[in-house]
Amino acid sequence: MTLAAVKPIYWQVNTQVGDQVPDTREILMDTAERSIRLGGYNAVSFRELADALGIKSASVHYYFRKKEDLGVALVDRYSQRFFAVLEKRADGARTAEALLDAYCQTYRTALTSSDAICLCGMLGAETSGLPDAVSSAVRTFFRANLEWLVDAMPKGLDPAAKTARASHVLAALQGAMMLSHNMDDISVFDAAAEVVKAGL
Amino acid sequence: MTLAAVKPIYWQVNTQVGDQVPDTREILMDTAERSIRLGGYNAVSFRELADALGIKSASVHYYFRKKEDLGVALVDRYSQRFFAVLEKRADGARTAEALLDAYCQTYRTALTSSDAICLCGMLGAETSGLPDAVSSAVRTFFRANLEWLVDAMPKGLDPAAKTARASHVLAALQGAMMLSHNMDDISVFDAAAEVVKAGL
DNA sequence: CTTTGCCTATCTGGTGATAGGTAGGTCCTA
DNA sequence: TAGGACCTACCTATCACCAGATAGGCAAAG
Repeated sequence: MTLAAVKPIYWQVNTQVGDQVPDTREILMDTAERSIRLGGYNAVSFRELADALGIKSASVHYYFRKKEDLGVALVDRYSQRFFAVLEKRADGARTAEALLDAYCQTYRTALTSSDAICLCGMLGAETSGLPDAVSSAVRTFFRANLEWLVDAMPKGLDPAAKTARASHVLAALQGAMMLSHNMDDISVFDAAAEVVKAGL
Repeated sequence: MTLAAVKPIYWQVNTQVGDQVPDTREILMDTAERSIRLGGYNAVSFRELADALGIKSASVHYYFRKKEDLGVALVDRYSQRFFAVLEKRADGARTAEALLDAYCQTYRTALTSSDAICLCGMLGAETSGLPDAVSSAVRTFFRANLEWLVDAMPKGLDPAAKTARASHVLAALQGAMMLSHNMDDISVFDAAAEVVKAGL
């Protein structure tokens, strides 16, 4: 019946740290994230996802009832992981310079470790063509980025300057990922990041 | 026969200024450009394009034999227009500040006049999922941007600094378009652009 | 005895692409 | 000035897939 369909499956996000289960759901998400980060939202299909795992597309629908649900789950997981890595890297950083450096490094790692741009950078570009739930999850990620950056700004600055600089940093790094990915040249990212950091 | 297929149709790009013919091909390109800039490469289909013009999808294939051809034509036209506008706007600008301002303004207009991000920003993000011809056309556009920016840098800077700053400016503006489009807030773009300009 | 994690089978509709046709126009030659 | 050759700008019809999604089943585990 529809009762089974209504009840959300797997709705508890695995926040537990000691979690070792690389279950089907997780592998599906890994595969989907990679595809989206390389080719965009429409580059993932339930069919291909299923093929990659050796299961059937209907089984993917078991884990994510609609594609939209997959998209939102992906952004949420990405955001969680991003800030977890960022906090670890920024841990102990006391100066604004050190915090900004940690931030840039986090983005750089995201770019180099998977040879693909930021999940939210990709989805952000595609905003108008996405289900609302997905694009607003992306917006939430960006807002969190801006808040983090504002807090990381030098104490002396007035709020307006902090906000402006935060927008600039995020924009520059997102753009740098895209650029350096398209041009297949990491030095483009590094150059942009250096200028960003030099700007205090 | 295949003879007719081999002969390229409409291969002369209309570079003439006094050209008033808003022919089918041009309208097709306008429609396709808008769709791509909003939803990405996969957001345009020959079917929808045809419907928008009241013709059949097969007729779209008459103008663009493959989708890839349409993509390349779009990027070429976009690049031509972008630099035409940029040159006009930068005409008479003598200082590096004025040139950079003209550059930022050109991007801002691209964003606001169509309420969509840069065609090449979108396609650049999707690079890995595009036909090679399309992504390399995009790369050419970016390279031309960087060259223009390097030339626009203050005379005093050494070449390496010019290159780095050029990458930064392009990255920041591209990222700012994406960000401000996703967050539906033009002030994000303006803030980023201000910081870019303030950085000399 | 229910839940979990998959399966088969199927539906509806969209995709790029091709083959082949046609009405109307231009242009060259006799 | 008439005929034929060729071009333009579409058309119809069809192909071979691929998309997301759903219904219903079934074996194993709790």
